[in-house]
Amino acid sequence: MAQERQPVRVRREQILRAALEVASREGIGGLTVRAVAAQAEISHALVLFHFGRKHRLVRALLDWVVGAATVLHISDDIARFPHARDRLHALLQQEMARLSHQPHQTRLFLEFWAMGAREEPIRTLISAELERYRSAFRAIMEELLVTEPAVFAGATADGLAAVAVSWIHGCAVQAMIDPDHFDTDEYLTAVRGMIGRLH
Amino acid sequence: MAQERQPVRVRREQILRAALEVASREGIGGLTVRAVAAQAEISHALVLFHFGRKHRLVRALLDWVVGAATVLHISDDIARFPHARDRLHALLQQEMARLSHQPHQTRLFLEFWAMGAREEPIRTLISAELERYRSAFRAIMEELLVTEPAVFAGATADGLAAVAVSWIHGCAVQAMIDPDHFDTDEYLTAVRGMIGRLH
DNA sequence: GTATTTACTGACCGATTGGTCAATAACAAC
DNA sequence: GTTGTTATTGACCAATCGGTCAGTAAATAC
Repeated sequence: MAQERQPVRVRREQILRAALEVASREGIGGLTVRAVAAQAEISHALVLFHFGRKHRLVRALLDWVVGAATVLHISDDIARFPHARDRLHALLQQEMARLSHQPHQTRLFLEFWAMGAREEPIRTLISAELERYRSAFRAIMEELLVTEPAVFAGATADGLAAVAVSWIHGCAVQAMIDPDHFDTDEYLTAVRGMIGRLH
Repeated sequence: MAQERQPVRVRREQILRAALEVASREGIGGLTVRAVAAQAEISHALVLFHFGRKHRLVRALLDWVVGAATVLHISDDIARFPHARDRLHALLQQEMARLSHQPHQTRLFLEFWAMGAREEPIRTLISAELERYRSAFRAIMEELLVTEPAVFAGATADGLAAVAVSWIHGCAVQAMIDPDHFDTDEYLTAVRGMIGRLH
């Protein structure tokens, strides 16, 4: 082997990239220190030198994935729509398309989600990410409730934002598990029908 | 030890119960042949005697959980509602309440779901269960589309059924991950607002 | 009664795991 | 050039894993 010496930041990032690749391929259950080391073509002792314990590597990977890849980004194109309903439509379409085309990412996030049910620190992180995701929709929903109060009788912006998350997440996981039977367009149309007709 | 000799069916069921307990407590990742054996207070060789390989034990557990516990049951009380919309309301409320109060079951199913993304036979089973779940809603949605065609413009029964699954699943997993911030009632109200007001 | 099948165990195996550590080579400081 | 500091490795460890197997006692067949 005899790998070249690298500065800490470079090496850490290389290891994280390798970890992401392994986790995407084998699942978090198959994420072993040695597998990551092999993927990065370094000794497994070096992985532990940089991350101390496996637990911290997993945690660092989650931070990395959540912070860099899972972000919900509201583009200028979407933000420019004057009507909240149109923004909602566009955002839903964008997110469904994005997640449907990133099944690996979706799988990984789902696994972290399930893991979060049992491990406190991970749960906190997933929970925060979910809240961030919800808040992006909450703003739109608040506006919708003001401009068209008659449409969603009795609903709150919080409740509607949580439902929006369910729409997107539900679409992604159903498309992930049986891509043949699941029709994304049909799904999106149904959601649109619920929000109300476009004018 | 010296456990009493038991007929095959009794022993198999006892092992499955133990496996369910272990999986609920430690997750599928923590489901080891030895842990199941310890839970059932038998030797770990006996577990392998009855199930051959660990893989088959996990599969048998999934079959058992899906077949016995995860069922969506439409009670007579719900079936008696004359209007499809009322049946939908009641069914959504029932399922959300049920899953919210069975976080362990929900966790386990979520883990199997994530596992299904990588293992073909498990994916097939989860996919089938999902389809069964959807079909229960599809019937109601078809009726809804006939009786009130103006409400969900352009939507199909398939699409609407998939959305209904998202509602319930999304509620369960969001409630599971942060039970403090998540308000089930608010969520249900938002969903109801989307379906349309009760009369 | 004897023979055979069957449920069950303890001991064992090889593989893999996360983690430690002494040795070492590359680098920076002086 | 010498003296640390630091990134890197291979060898090693104890623990745990899934799985096998010979042996055993209980139930069944004859």
